[in-house]
Amino acid sequence: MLTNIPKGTKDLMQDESYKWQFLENKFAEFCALYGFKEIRTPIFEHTELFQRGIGDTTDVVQKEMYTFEDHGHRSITLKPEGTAGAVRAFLEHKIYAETQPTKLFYKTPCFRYEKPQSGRLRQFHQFGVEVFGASNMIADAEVISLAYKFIKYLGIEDLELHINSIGCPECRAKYRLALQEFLRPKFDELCPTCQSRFDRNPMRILDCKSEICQDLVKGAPVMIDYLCDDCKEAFEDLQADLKALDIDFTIDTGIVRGLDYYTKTAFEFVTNSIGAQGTVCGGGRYDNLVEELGGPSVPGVGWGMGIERLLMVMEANGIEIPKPSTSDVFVATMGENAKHYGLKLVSQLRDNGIKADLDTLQRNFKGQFKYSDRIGAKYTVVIGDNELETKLFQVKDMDNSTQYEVKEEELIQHLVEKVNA
RNA sequence: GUGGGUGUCGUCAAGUGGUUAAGACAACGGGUUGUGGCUCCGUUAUGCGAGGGUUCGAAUCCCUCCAUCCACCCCA
Repeated sequence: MLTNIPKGTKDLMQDESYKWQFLENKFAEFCALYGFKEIRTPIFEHTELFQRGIGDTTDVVQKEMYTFEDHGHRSITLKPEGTAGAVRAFLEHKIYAETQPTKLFYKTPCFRYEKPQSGRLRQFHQFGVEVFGASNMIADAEVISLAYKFIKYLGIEDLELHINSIGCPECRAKYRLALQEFLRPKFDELCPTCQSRFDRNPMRILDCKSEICQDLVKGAPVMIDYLCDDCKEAFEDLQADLKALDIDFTIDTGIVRGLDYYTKTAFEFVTNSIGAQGTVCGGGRYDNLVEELGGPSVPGVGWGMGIERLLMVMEANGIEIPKPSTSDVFVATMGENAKHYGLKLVSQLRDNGIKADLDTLQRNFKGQFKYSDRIGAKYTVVIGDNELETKLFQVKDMDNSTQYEVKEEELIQHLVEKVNA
C-alpha cells in the first residue's frame, strides 16, 4: 500500500525523464517561433471556473473532476484541462487591455477521475496553446500549423488532422433539433448508450461504434449543412488557409468536442497506432468562453496535446529521442592519495563543462572500470601511485580500447577537446 | 460506472495437487587487490498479489479482496 502509486498515475523515472525534457524544450522552441509566450498557472482553481467554463452537463464536470473543500471551505478542483485556467489568468491580469492577439502556451498536469486504460490516466500532462483576441480563421490555421509542424518535426507521420465545424450556439441549436427530429422515430432501436446521448449529446450518436446505430444514422443531417452564413464562411476560410499551408486534413463531421465552450472550428490529430484513445491533440475555437467567464467579448482558439499519448505514438513508430550521455569522463583511482587527486580532477573537469564522475562505493580497480563502462563514459582516466609520481596520466578511450599517456598540465585541456570533438 | 484478460525474484518466465519453486537476462562478488564491454565461477524467492477455505499435502482447486492491463463510456 505504502509503495503503491495511486491508480491512474505514473512515476517518471530517471531513465525516461530525458524524453520529457526533450519534448518540453522542443515545444517551447516551436512556440517561440510562432510568437507564443509561456504562462504557468496553478494546478487547481475554484471549482466554479470549470463548471462555468467546461459546462455543467459535460462528463468531465459531472463525474470526472477531483474536487475537494479546502480548510477555508472553498471548493477547489484540480485542473481537468488547461484552457479554463488560461482564460482566468488572461482576465485576472487584464491582458485583453494589451496589444492583441495574446498568444500563450503552457505545459500542465491535468486530472480526471476515470478508469485508466491505454492512453488514459488520472493524472496526465498536456502541452497547450491559446490565442486570444483573433476572430479570423488565420489564427485557427496558425494554431493548427504549430501543432502540425511540431508533430512533423518529431518525425511522426501517422497522425491525421481531422477538422470540423460545430457552428455557433445559434446554428448548432438548429442542427441539434434537426438531428433529434431525424432520430426520434428510431429512438427505440438505438443502443442504450445512444439513447442516453439523445438529449445530452446527440451528435455523438453519429460516430457510435454499434453497427445498428451506424445503420440508423445513415442519411442523418450533417452539421455542416446547417451552418449559418458566418460559420460556413469561416469553415471555408479555414480550409483555404490550411491548403495554403499545405497541411493535409480530412473533414470529419463526427468530431464533437466534449467541452461545451467550443464554437466553429473543432479539430483533432488522431492515430490508430496507440489503441482506442487515439486523439493526441485536440482543440478548437471558443468565441464565447471569455465572456462566459465574466470578461469582455474576446474570441479564442487553442488546443491541448497529451504528452503521454505523444510519446506513445513516437514509440509505436520507432522514433527515438536522443539519450544524453550520463558521463563523459570517469576517473578510476587506486590508493588514498590518488583518490583525493581524482576527487579534485573530477571537480575541475566539471568546472570545464565536462560530465565527470568517480567511484563512491570503494570498488576495486576492476570494478571501477566496469562501472565506467556501465555508465557509458567515453574516457577513463587512471590515477595511481605511478601517475602521481611521473605526472603522466593514463587515458583510455572506452570506445576503441586504446590507451595513451597525457601530461598532468595538459590533461584537462586534452579531455575538454576530446569530449567536445 | 459496465465488461474481459492477467498477477511466480529487478525483468522475461517454467511449473496445472506431492520431497529442497526450473531457466534466461540484469545486479552483486570473484578468477591471486593497475584496466570495462567477451568468457568462466559463485551469490540472489521458506516464497508464488493479499486473506480465508478444501486437502494428509496447494503456486497449482474454491471464495473474497487488491493490483494491473485492455475495451465500452468519455477525452489528451
